[in-house]
Amino acid sequence: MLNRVVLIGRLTKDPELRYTPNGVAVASFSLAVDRNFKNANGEREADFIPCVVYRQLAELCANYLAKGKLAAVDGRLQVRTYDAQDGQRRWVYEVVAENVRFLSPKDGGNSGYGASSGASDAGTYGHEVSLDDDIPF
Amino acid sequence: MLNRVVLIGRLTKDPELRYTPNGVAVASFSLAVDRNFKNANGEREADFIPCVVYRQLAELCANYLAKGKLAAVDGRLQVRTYDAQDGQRRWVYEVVAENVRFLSPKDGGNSGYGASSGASDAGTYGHEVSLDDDIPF
Amino acid sequence: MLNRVVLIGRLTKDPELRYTPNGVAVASFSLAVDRNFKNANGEREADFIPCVVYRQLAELCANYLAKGKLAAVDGRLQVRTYDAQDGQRRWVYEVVAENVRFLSPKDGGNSGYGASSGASDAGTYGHEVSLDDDIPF
Amino acid sequence: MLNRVVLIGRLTKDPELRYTPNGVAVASFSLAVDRNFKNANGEREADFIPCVVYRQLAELCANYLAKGKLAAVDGRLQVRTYDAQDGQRRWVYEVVAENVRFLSPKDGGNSGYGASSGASDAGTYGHEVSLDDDIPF
DNA sequence: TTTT
DNA sequence: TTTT
Repeated sequence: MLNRVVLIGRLTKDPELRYTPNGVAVASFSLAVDRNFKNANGEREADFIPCVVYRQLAELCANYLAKGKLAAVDGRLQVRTYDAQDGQRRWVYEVVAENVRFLSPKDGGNSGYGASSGASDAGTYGHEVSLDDDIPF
Repeated sequence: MLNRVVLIGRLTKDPELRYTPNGVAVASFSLAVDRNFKNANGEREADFIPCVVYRQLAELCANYLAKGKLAAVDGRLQVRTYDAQDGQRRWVYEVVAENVRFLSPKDGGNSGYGASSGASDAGTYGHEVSLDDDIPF
Repeated sequence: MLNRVVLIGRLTKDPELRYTPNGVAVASFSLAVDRNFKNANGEREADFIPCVVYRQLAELCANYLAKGKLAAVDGRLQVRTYDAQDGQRRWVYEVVAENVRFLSPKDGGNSGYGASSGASDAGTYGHEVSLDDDIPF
Repeated sequence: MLNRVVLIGRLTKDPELRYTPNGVAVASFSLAVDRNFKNANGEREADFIPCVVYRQLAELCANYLAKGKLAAVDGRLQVRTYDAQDGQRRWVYEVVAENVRFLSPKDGGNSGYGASSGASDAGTYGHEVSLDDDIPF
């Protein structure tokens, strides 16, 4: 009926890009989403949530996202079923992203040398990367 | 960082109510959430999503919800980990509900005999059942 | 960047259906969304939130929704600006619905005579009314 | 019944911090949320959405947020009414934030001199700033 | 191991 | 200018 998920977290690894037999791009990645509360030991844990993206947005994610980058995902929670090698039925839960926002600076500073940031590059993170929707009416 | 889920669906079974060793009420149920699109065979499938509720809201759910009832859940997606009997690590995904709305008429008509509904009982569904929040400021 | 709104409430009036000069259907209605908390007088107030829907979904809303019906809206919050007759600039806030779920029984029982409900008509509310999305990949 | 809003955008000005007569902190700011689509002129417009935050989170916002900073807000859409000086009734729409995430680097680079960023300061943006929730059960 |  |  209604199924809406919004997450903000960091990629635990670089995204993986594959293609279906029909040539549809599929990117998958896992987001570490810090919890709002601490556990009994006073530590803040995270939920690790698998995400999947299709088509052009998949290719954008493969280009713009990488391990450690911050991203927002807006989508739906989907459950797939499969029969494991031990004969048991298992379930795969994943968020099918309809929109993804790239919240880390583009250069990421991972290069280590001279990546600088400042007011002037305000536009290099938080930039628009989802596909344009159709004109709304 | 941010983790928000909103679902509307039907209970696949009556909710189960348990208590933690400290006496905290815990209700769990699975929601069948119809997908917005049809599969290759033209059928509309559903995602079956486990939900869990704590404390007083758990007891309200145990009282008001039942198999087949329509409910809305507002919460967060949480992942728990455990080591299965076969030595494998498994993950449990569930939506921790912070608010639940009961969207089916109270009497449900499931009794089968004479439960009638009409304008007069419009107030018996869609009623407020979540706990009052604190005064907002 | 990201703009997501989910509401459940009741229509304060029948929806209004208009058409743009290009023939695009536009339905508008206001949702009374009860608050989760009570005011200083112990009363539960509601927020009255204008919603607008376009195209085929507009026509479905005009057919299925009516004053007092319960509905869920999933969309985005949009702000329009206009210059009032007094020379002041004003703002219009409205939720542009991308999906709408009809949560009241179809017959509504408002006819008063003979509208009965029971297990057999469980399917007459909570039914799917949004447009099918494209096949997801 | 259910009222949930999630936004990501940039502050149009520094937040304003006030206190109610009872000493409750109230921060308000406006978020520019870029739309996903372009207008008829090929330009991407934004929705300017007023937000309000209470209590300790208000003080955190006043400390961490500033004009141009990127933030995520999770809350509800609220409507207040007032009678204007011209005798007309007006409505104020605002998002009451329950959680706010600060998505810009702490130093922001606004100082202009030498604020550098890189992998090493990955933790200086996207950090947790909302209040800890209660222990979840 | 599922709802309608 | 409002729903139940």
